[in-house]
Amino acid sequence: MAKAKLPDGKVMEVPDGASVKDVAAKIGPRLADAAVAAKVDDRLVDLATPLAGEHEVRIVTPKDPEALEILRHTTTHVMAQAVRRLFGDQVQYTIGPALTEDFQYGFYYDFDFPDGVRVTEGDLERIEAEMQRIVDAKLPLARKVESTESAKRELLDEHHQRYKDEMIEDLVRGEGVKEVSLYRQGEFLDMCRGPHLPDTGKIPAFKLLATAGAYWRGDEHNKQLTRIYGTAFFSRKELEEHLARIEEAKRRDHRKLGKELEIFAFDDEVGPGLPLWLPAGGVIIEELERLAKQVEAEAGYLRVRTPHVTKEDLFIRSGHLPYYAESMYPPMELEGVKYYVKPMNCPFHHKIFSSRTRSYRDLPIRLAEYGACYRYEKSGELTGLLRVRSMQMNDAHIYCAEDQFEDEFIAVVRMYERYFKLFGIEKFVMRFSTHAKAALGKKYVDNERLWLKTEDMVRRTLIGNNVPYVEVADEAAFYGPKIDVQIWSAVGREFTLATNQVDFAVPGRFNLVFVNRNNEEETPLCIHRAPLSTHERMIGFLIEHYAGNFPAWLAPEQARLVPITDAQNEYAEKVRAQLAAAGVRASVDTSSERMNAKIRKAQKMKIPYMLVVGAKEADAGTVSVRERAAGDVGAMKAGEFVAKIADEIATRALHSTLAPAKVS
RNA sequence: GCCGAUGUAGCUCAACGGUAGAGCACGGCUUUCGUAAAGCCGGGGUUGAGGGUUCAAAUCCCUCCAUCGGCUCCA
Repeated sequence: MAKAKLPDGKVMEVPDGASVKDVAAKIGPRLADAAVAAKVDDRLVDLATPLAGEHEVRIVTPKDPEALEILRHTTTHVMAQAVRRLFGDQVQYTIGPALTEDFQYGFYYDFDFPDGVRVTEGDLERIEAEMQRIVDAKLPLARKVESTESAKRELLDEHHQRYKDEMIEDLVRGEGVKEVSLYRQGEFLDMCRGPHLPDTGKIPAFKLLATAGAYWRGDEHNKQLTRIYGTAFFSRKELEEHLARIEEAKRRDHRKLGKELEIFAFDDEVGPGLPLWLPAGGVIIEELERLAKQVEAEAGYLRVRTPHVTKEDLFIRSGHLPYYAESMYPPMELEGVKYYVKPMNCPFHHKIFSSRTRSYRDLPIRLAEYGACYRYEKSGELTGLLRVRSMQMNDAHIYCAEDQFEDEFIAVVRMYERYFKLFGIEKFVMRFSTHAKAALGKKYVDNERLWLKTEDMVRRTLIGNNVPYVEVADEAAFYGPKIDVQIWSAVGREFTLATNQVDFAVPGRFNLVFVNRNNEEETPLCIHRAPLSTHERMIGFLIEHYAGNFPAWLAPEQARLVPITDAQNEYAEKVRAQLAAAGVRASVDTSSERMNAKIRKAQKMKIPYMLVVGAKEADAGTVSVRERAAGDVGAMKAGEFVAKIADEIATRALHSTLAPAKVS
């Protein structure tokens, strides 16, 4: 007899060789029906897995967090089977993982189609239809374990799968694997770790979403495959909610809203990735800069300004040219000297540091600049404001001694948190990027001892201060480890905005020194930080995050006066002047439209407050306040409104203080 | 840069081998009106650019440019 120890502590006896599905059935038929897979001693397995001896057994149902990945993984197999049925057995399938973190996609499979066969979005519908037939057929998925040799033979003989051959070879070479598992459903066979759903009929709701090119193994030197993206859920309702979320994100797309709200524009004759900031965008930029300057002044930063172009020599010294040249605009030559447009501000700030001798008493020195930089991003990488070629960074460099590092670093993290609170960003994670040994001297400066030391310092600081973080290898900057801050917008889409880098290499290249207590020269550390990212990416994010409904302090126009007839134009103008005197951005709509049309126009521009003034208001010296989300909130003395909105702006309130909070 | 899709008036779209059209926006006139669109008239397009096929091209083909979805890369 085998023993299954259940999560409630009970021990169930089943005959040797009975499957975990039998255990589920013995607990109850409803559970057996809902079961997706099982966890045996903390290992995820198929329901058909036989039991022997004593094990902890937990049945995985759609409610469990592991279930979704299994569902989606099985759906990729169904998709590959459908694709093979429709496009012939010469179709090569490569890898097809489930995605559970992505905003949009739930899985993909990369295919290599025979020459001349082209699969596009137009084909998705018939692939879905074939998938549905496979689901309806309720084909059982059967697992078998085979030696790598016979698995290779089977996949090649029956299915002509050359990529699988390469993958198995790699497993043998890399991990010394001797056996692999294969899954079969109907005529379809694939190599896969599993586990999978017991049969294809257990896929309640799925949809294919997009096709795309993707390099084999993610390497741009390899062949480009055709990727098909889709998603799957345990209920039709969840799928529909997911699709609605995607639609909502589209409605909030910063490119669409940025055009409608006249925040920025691109022009073919100016060039790709080079945004023009329209007056409304100019206002948002001004407000962000005002915020940053205020916060940085409080935190002891000093503002500096540096040129946009510089001689080649500076970037040779900084090390940008060997490591970063392909992201830089090519040089221009003047009087025999090469000049580059700057992709980063740091070398200039280093020069400011070294413009005089520095004592340990001067440290830390924090140099800040909203520096305009230019990077030559590859054409296919440009997207609206989120990826541009000209950008203005909320940049600063903190020069400090090693024993000041932790305090300085944490002060920067606290600054992030302060901003996140202000913008209503609720979820964030620090993504800590470290070097990879193999790429020392290529992607990274070649000094392993300093890499390890610095990384350790950062890690200890993050842990010691309870900062949530994840660690990723091989994504550091060339001069030191990097912390990117991932945040999530109100619709749940992930953005990487702010960045923070610890530079142990370049200060040395610039011979930056300070005189320490013992009258010795010492090289400072440099922390690069950009909590508000670039104007471009930050504003792109904020547009989506707020769906264009900026809080009053950021709104390009904060109040719109709506006279009911021409007779009130003069009174409206008086109120506008009062608002302007209090620093409020407001205008009067003197067009010959009716009030309804004026309101509609102001609503569409997402102006926080509309002030309707008719004969009644003009006589009483009041304004009828309409808040963009709450609607009519009643009349008040003009002076009272001015005071209230001025306060809302001064405190940078996230929500209207004049109307009940509403869900956007 | 690579794979795929798309490109018609300022914006959103129609015309799908036979003289380029609508709504909004814009200009003029009329209307003076109580919380999301008053009415009439008018101006506006070498159909992304260049080449080709055809009696005839927005429409079919080629090259380039730009945009979108991804890959690679990244603030």
